[in-house]
Amino acid sequence: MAKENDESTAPASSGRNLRADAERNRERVLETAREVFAELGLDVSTNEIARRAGVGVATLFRRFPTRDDLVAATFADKMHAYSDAIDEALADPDPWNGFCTYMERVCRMQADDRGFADVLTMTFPTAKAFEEERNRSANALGELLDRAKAVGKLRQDFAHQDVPLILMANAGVVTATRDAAPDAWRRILGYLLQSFAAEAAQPLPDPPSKGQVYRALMRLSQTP
Amino acid sequence: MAKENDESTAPASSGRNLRADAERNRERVLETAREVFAELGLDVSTNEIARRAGVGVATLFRRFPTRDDLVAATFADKMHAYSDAIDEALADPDPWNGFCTYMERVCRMQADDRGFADVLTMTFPTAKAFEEERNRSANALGELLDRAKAVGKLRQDFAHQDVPLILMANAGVVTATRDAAPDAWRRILGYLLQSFAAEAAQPLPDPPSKGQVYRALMRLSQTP
DNA sequence: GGATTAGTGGAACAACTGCTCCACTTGCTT
DNA sequence: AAGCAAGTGGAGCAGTTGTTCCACTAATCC
Repeated sequence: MAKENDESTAPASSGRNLRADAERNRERVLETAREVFAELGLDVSTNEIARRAGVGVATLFRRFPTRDDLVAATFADKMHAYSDAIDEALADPDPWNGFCTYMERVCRMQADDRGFADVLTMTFPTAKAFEEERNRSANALGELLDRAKAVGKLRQDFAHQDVPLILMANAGVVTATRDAAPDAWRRILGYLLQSFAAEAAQPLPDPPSKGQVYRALMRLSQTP
Repeated sequence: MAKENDESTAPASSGRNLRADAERNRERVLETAREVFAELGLDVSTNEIARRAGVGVATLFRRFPTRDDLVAATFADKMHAYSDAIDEALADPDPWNGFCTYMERVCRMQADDRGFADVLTMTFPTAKAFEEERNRSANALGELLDRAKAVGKLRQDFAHQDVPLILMANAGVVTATRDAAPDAWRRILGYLLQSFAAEAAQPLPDPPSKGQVYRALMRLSQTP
């Protein structure tokens, strides 16, 4: 059997074979970060994470030269799960059902992980690290929406760009209510989904352009 | 004519007659805070505000002993405008139209003032200062909703508690898109309003309880 | 016009952040 | 068993933040 640190098949991450204890520490930091970010959100200090992981700050920073690197590494898995969700939705024979399930699933991911909600729609330019991932699922999403429209369930004027908007709305609800009313997001999502049904369709304001949404996601043009 | 600093009719604020220059400075700080918070959001430093107002930090802190006091004083006016909005909505002969106009107006207030969006639904316990105000408008809102339901326009299962939820959703959209797509919130609000129409009504998840929403607004039970 | 006192600016503080330095320890190779 | 690079922890840096201290200034009252 192959050595675990086989260079070409290294488990994502930093790549080059680390010393055993170093790899252990790296993993410890990542796991701690996952827990802490999920519970307390992205604004936990780096020192705090190192402390909780039982390693020195230097160790953390050697492995993740920048705070953003740590964040990116921490959420890489969830980011993949996020992308996979759209593939599964696409596999549903009923595209409308696939769409609804997808939205609910993604919103739940935001609700369940405070840090992930931030990474996905809000805050920092950490976002850049996941750009490619995002593009891939954007295409799949387009496909799903087209199909749902084709079967006459999703309203025709639903725009691709509406999806990130929903996620942003959900993020707002979720960050405000997580502690006191952890299921509140379901209610708002419920309303929204009903308004996406073709039969409910009434005229709407125009959606933002794709470029606008992209810039919003990347938090560009923020006052410097 | 009465002196401007007549004790009993002092213009809200600190009350006791300040020295003329002190009052001038106080006003200068408030005006600066209004501008800066509106443009840059609530996380501008106190020092920065003092600098921009052309006063020393001590002057600012003498007048507003705590950062939260400054925030509360800064948004007192807008908070009143927010309450007035519901009264106007109530005056509309068509309660459904009043409701829609109200929601749009309040959401726009959030969109137009970065700081106000935070004060209203998100962040800090500054909220406490406006508790009473909030209760007053909550009652008026209840009245409006009842009327809109009575004329058969608003769906029966619409809950009082849904309104803050909408504001939170709007806050999420608005904080993410303000710079890149400043009108995006209209789109989401458009969807939501359509789903509130009685004819669109489909079963929904339960709303959070009033207590839950209250706690969410006050940001209680946050992990200490 | 002069005393009194409210009011002032800005240096400094303590607590925090992301991050770096460096004297030491420890896993791996031979 | 020994040597050495890879790896370590934690003090400390430079940058924030909200807030306080205090020697000075000037509006108000007589």
